[in-house]
Order: sequence, then C-alpha cells, then structure tokens
Amino acid sequence: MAHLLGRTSMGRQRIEIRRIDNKERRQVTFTKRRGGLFKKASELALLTGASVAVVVFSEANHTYAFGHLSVDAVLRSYAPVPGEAAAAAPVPVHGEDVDLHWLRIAADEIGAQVAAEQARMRGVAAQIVQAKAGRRFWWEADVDALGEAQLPEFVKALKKLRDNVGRHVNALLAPQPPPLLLQ
Amino acid sequence: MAHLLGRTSMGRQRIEIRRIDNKERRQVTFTKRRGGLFKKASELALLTGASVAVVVFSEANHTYAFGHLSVDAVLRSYAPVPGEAAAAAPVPVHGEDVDLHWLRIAADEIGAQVAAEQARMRGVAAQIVQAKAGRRFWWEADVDALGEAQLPEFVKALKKLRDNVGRHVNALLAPQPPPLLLQ
DNA sequence: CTTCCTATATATAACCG
DNA sequence: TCGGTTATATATAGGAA
Repeated sequence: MAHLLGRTSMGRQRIEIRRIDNKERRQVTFTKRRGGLFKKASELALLTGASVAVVVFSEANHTYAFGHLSVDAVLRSYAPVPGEAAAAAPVPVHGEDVDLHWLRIAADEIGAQVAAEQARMRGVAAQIVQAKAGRRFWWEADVDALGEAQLPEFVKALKKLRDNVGRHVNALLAPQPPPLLLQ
Repeated sequence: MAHLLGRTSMGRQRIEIRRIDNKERRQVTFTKRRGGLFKKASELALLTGASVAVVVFSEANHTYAFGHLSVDAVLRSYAPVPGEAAAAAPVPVHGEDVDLHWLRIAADEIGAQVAAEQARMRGVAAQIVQAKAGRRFWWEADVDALGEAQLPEFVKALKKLRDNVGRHVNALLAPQPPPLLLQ
C-alpha cells in the first residue's frame, strides 16, 4: 500500500501513553501488553527470587492473573495487626504444603484466586472497606476467630469456587515448572 | 580496562532467565526490573483502561505495590459470598469518592495499600487462610460486622499506617494524572 | 481474540562515580 | 546502596491473516 514504499513495515511507532481511542487497537494492545507484563513479572520472580503477583481486569471485566509462587500467596499480604506487635515467629519458608487459599471472583462472572504459603509471613494483614450505602465488604480477622467449626466449611466453599474458576490456580501452585500465565 | 578496548561499554548482555547467583547483581536487577514492571503495568492501565495491580515481595521481605486505580481496588476481587447470591446491586462506576481503604504491610517493616472503588463490584469477596501452627490470618467480613464503634478506629489505624508508608497511595488515589509507582 | 512479520522504541546488563 | 552512561537485547505499533 501507499503506506510502505519499499519497506515492508512501518515498524514500531512511538505512541503517547494515554487511553487508545480506537476500540480494536485498544484490545490488541491490551492482549499484547498483558502478555508482556506477565512475562516481565515472571522474569523478575525467576531472576531475583522475589514473589510477584499481577492481577489485571480488562475493561470487559475479564480477570487475568499471574503469580509466582501463586497470586494469592503473594497478594496475601502481611501486616501486624495495627497496634499489635508482629510477633516474630520462626516461620518456615517457601513450603511444600500450601494448604490454604484465598479467593476472588469477578463480579459478573468469575475470576478467582486462592492459595496459601507460609513463607516469609510473620504478621498478618489487614483490611477493607467501602464507604457508600449498602455495599458489603471485608475485614481481616484472626483465623482463630473463625472457630474450628466454621473454618472447614469456609475453606471448602472457597475451594469449590476455585475449582469453578478453572484449573488456572492449580497450575500456579505446581512445583518448579516456569510460572505460567493465567487465562 | 581491558574489558573495553575502544568501546566505552559492553552494552546490555543476554542473560538466562534463572536465579542470579551474585547477590549484589541480583539486588540491582531486582530494583531495575521492579521499576520496569511497574512502568509497564502503568502503561497497560493507561493505554487500555484496564485495572492493574502488581505486588512484589523482595527476598528481603520488602513489599512493593503498584495499582491503578489502586492496588486494593483491583485486588479486592469480587465474589458473591459463598452461598449467597451476588445481589446485583446497581453499583456506581469508577468513582470519585473512594472513601475506604484496604491495607497491607510487610512483615518486617511496612508496605501497604489501601483503597476502595465502587466500580464493577457487586458482590463482595472472600478469603484467606492459613493452615499451620499458631500463625494468624485473615478472613473477610461484612463491614457492618465491625460495628460502628470499631470501624472508625480501625480505619484510623489504617490511615496512619498508610501515611507512614508514604504518600504513595495518595498519589494513586488521585484523579487523572498518570498512575505512579509506589515506593 | 491470537498470531505473524518488520522496523523501531524501549528496557537493561555491565560498568563507573 | 543508588544513580548515570552505553551498547544491545527485547518489547511492540502497524498492518494483515
């Protein structure tokens, strides 16, 4: 076409970092860059031994996540409960038995995560919130607070949700194999 | 030095994507790539309008996070409470008043996040866990459950923590200006 | 929505202050 | 531990399948 006289491609063009107006271009860029972002995250984790988690929600409300060791293991942040000393307990490291999980689901459909890790954690984390009207939200609490009776059921429910979301999470929880991308 | 005869630099060298043995190099690479990852995340969000969250835990257990619109707003996934219909409430979209927040702190020191968003959310989310010994953990709950008495104090504590962590979060919560990097 | 291809814009491994 | 410089390895915008 008239565009390329001689050359076979215009090559990469510089663009401004602002919302791409054209819908389809925006979509293509989203897919390409999402992949690049996950790759970078993967490399960072692999090269430096850091734990990395990336969660992306597309405009279409699709959920994409990457995690090494597992999204949740990373997201599950820590924080000594406000006002409470972060009792430095001899926490085992990167372990085998990841028995617990955390979960998330996209509003309109799904999108989820769950997982656990014992590594590095010492304190626990916190929070939630929401301001407006009748919305519901969260709040972190001590597991113990759940009581031995409720916990099992809760975990069970979470696992079920996880399964529905797909085997994505399982892949992440797998052993050594290079971290993969979540749909 | 004998290394560079003529040239002034060896330029970027190709490296294998596997743990960098040399500790200092690993540290330098961590810092550089962490910045690059956040930048990419920022661009993805800006270019495509997607919500992106990135959380990184260094080997030294430092926490770094990036989020657009705010880490938590993204991480705070949704999931109708297990067993409870996700009452499709007419949730306002991406809004102005983000009055609540969520927080996270790195075990040994800090690292935090907070935020809220009304966008897309309809349901609430879920959980956590931990299996082993005396570790403490979380669990999400309905804000209402906190009670009007405790909530204010809790939020207060969180805000204080947030402030200590820096104005980073505030930057993220800001209006249009390009999303920035945390820490 | 993913993928291929080419020409460039960028990210960064080494090194130095 | 951090930045700044340079030469190169990579990521990608366009265009099209």
